[in-house]
Amino acid sequence: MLSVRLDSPVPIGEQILAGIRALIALGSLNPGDELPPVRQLAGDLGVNLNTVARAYRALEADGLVRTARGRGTRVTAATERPTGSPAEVRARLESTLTAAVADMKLAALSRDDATQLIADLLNRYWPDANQKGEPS
Amino acid sequence: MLSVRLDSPVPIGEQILAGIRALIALGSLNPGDELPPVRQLAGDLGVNLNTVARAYRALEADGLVRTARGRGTRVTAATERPTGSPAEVRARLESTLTAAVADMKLAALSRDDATQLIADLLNRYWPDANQKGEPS
DNA sequence: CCCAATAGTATCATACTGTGATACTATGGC
DNA sequence: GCCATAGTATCACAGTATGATACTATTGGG
Repeated sequence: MLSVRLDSPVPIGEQILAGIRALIALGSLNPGDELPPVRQLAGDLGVNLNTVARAYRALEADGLVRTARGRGTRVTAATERPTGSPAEVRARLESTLTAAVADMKLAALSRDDATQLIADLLNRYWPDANQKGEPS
Repeated sequence: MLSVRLDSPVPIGEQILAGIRALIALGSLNPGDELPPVRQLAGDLGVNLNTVARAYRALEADGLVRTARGRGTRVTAATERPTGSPAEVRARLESTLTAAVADMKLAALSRDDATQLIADLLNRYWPDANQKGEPS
């Protein structure tokens, strides 16, 4: 439920960070849940404990977890996570999503395929009462 | 029509690469168009010419441009761009889009806002006869 | 109350990557 | 043939990511 590719061009630490971010955002890790101790996760992934520790600190800087020496690291409640200003949030999202759209076009998807792919992902990870999709 | 942030944590070269990729994918640069000479673009952006040259080579490795010493670099026809195997394309897209969905959830968007934002982007960058949106 | 176990932190070393300075080679027009 | 143009190669350097190791804080059992 979290893996890293040591040979990837994207740094291991960032993979860990992004992976845990996604686990929290998409609901595999819930508020109050405890993250594995840095040594354990580091051992499981085959990386240095500092690499994991740094990822935890980045998550804490984002307000996604709260960490305390000797007691571990746990996921914060969604309500206590600061979000940036709406303008900068929107700007960041736009550039991320624009890149995603570019990727889809370069992958030679049809627009319908793209729409479908997105709809599937939203249904899978962001279930909504008004939608008929079932979360995995 | 292409800018870089020198102080960004994402490397300048990657910004250039991603920027040009997007310009090509989204139609601001069309097949046959010539990219600016490395020295010119480097000067405009205030970076070293090698940084631009490396981005150009990465684009060429992706098949998005063709480059020739002394003659410049131009955008290839879409038909001569290799796409990876459907499986790996889909895998790459899924991970990109999943991260984007995670970002949107963390930004505390409502699902409706997210859907709308995506629809807007698709209409803007991927006009389609069956859609009523107008490209910018 | 102390000690051991647990869990995150600090410091330092090192390899790698990104960027830049500079010199080189290929192409095309006059 | 020469010159301007345009990409390439080589080397140096700085910053970043990762790792080795030692340290500090918290908790619970005896």
